[in-house]
Amino acid sequence: MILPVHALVRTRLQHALTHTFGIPEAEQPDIAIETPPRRALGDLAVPVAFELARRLRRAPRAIAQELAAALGEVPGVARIEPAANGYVNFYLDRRSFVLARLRGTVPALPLTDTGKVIVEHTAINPNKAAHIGHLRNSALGDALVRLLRFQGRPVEVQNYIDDTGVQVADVVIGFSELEGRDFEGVKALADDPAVRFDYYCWDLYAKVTEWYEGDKARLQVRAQAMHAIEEGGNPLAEMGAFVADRIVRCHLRTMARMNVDYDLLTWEGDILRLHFWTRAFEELKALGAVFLQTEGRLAGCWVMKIEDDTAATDAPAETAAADAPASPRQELDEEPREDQREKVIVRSNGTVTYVGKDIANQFWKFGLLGKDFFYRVFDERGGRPLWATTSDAPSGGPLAPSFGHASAVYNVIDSRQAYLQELLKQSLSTMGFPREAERSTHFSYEMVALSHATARELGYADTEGLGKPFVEVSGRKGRGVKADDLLDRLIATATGEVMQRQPELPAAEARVIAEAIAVAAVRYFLVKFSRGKVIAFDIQEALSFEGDTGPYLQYAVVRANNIFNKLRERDGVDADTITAELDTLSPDALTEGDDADELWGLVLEASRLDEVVDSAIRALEIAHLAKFAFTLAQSFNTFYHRQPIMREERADVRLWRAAAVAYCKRQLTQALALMGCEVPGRM
RNA sequence: GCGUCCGUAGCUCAGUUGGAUAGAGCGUUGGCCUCCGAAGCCAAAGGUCGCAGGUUCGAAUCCUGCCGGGCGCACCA
Repeated sequence: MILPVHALVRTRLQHALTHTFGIPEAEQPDIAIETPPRRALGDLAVPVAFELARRLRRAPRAIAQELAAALGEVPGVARIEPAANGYVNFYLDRRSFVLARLRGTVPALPLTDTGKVIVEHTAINPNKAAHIGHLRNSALGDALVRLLRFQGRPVEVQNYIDDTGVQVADVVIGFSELEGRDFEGVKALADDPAVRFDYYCWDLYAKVTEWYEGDKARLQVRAQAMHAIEEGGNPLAEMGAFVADRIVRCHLRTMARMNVDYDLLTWEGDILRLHFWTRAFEELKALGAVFLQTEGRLAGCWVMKIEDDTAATDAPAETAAADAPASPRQELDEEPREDQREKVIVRSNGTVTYVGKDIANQFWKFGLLGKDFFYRVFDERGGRPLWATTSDAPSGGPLAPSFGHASAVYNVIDSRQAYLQELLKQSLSTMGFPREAERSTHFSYEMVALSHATARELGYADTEGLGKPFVEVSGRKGRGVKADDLLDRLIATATGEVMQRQPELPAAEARVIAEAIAVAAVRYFLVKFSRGKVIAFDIQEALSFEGDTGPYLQYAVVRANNIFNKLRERDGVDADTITAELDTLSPDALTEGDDADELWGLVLEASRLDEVVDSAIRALEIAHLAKFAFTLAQSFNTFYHRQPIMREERADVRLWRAAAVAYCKRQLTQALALMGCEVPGRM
């Protein structure tokens, strides 16, 4: 945990800037605290002298020197040195730093915001099996949840279930029109243990798509089905509800394999039945944000005007080159834009689009709707209830906790829906809630596609996209890698690897270990790329357990744990007894020589977990955490090879090394846990 | 066309809200298992950071314009 040290150093610097340099705090630049590129340059580096150079009209070097002198003694800092180029470098007191971290006596920084955060992720249409694209959403969303909780923030995880959309309707049509099944027929199929219901629907959904293409008039059937489902109280609606329920249960099982969990399932049908939309609609109408279009192609629809606030009306004149000629663009573009865009909220047939329902839902999340759901227990895992919304008042049963009323909301959805998410924010601010609009965050990420090699392997290569850099996943066309198939393959591969290394292990145990390895492999793979990058999913690459992979990280921790197993066996000591002994030892092994520098470097690096979590949340980049964990595992492996513990005869050196490893493995285990990965006992 | 994201080593990607000598994985080549587990470690080769201007003490990073590509711009979600 390094942030408390940052906070102290920053405070002292601000103090010095105020009192020695006479700069009031409000006018001070932000003080960045960096990690120097080489250990010899110190443990923390501050480039603030560069910022001040122009303002003070002095060389950065001179400022750095005066600043370093003005700081005086700082608790926990051994020395402060102004570098020749203008950096101020801090060297920490290694011994006290290590001891405090091992003993957990570092006081946590106070939370600046304690309000509840709602994170909505997964939100898979409940009409088919989950695929690799959905997995990216869940891996990112679940990691965000874990990071926020790590910081001590209360988090509510919601999974939105779109049970009244076209996709469920399509599968219902597949069952009723293409297969001639009634409710009982579908139920019999779903209850058949030989049938994987979500896989069955995957194929059926693709067939329905083809069926529509065969005759566009069949789209009429879809419109009718959607209407029936939204209305309720008819056989199609019953079938739809059944399909959604069963598929959601499949998704929950798949996600449970991935260590992904939720607090609440929000069912779209409840938003309709409880008239959430009606309430939101009334307000939007009253404010004129939504109006009935009477002419043009959207006649008969209730529409919302789309604010084009991204238009380049405010020219960045200040930043443009001073000698650049004045742009005549302003004058030329004076014509009124006739392409003013409008988004349909209520269709001419009276049904509500996704946007409308989502607006109501977003208002509810912030506690702004003045209505609430009823709640029911949908399922149990480990004795804890998983709650779902419902439209009927419950009769008895456990009392539901308070849902909603968030102070901040993160919606984890891929970047293709950026435009819809922008509408959500827009409607919040039009309705007079700019603060909530501000705290409505679209956690956007790019889609997962298939590499050409993988598409070919799955038999999709000849379909399309040969000229493109990747092959797009399409649930509608039944093209993609199913999440459970991927996990099964990873487990099979991992089982082979485990049995090869641990031949005496019972198959059941090998299987449990293989599952942990498989989960780490997928989850790490899905978060290690920054979110703005399209992942061209390659199955061979994902199946690898070497190099920059989840299993590599697990392996590092397993090795570290092995050292402690052996120390316990041979010397009868564990991390706690070692920690207790450190007081009496000379700190030379920590301070003198290259080995000491390396050992210290490992501890310092491991301590940066809180800093990395902070950065990951601010940038919404789980990849920062992944990179940190990988680099730390690399450093550990290097240390492991260069500085043995069991074979080390000098007791003080041995114990300091063991202490460093204890801290490193604790931090690495934590980092893995934040990505939803567990570490097996051996592998 | 408008909006948005991406372009860094053969391939896949990092690059800490402008900072110290551009890094890693895979692949290639060559080493290391009587030595805490080789899912590992060490070393070598590999770069006009898409192009051109600009801002700055300093630019892969910020600005402008191009080039190439992805995605979005439905009475789907």
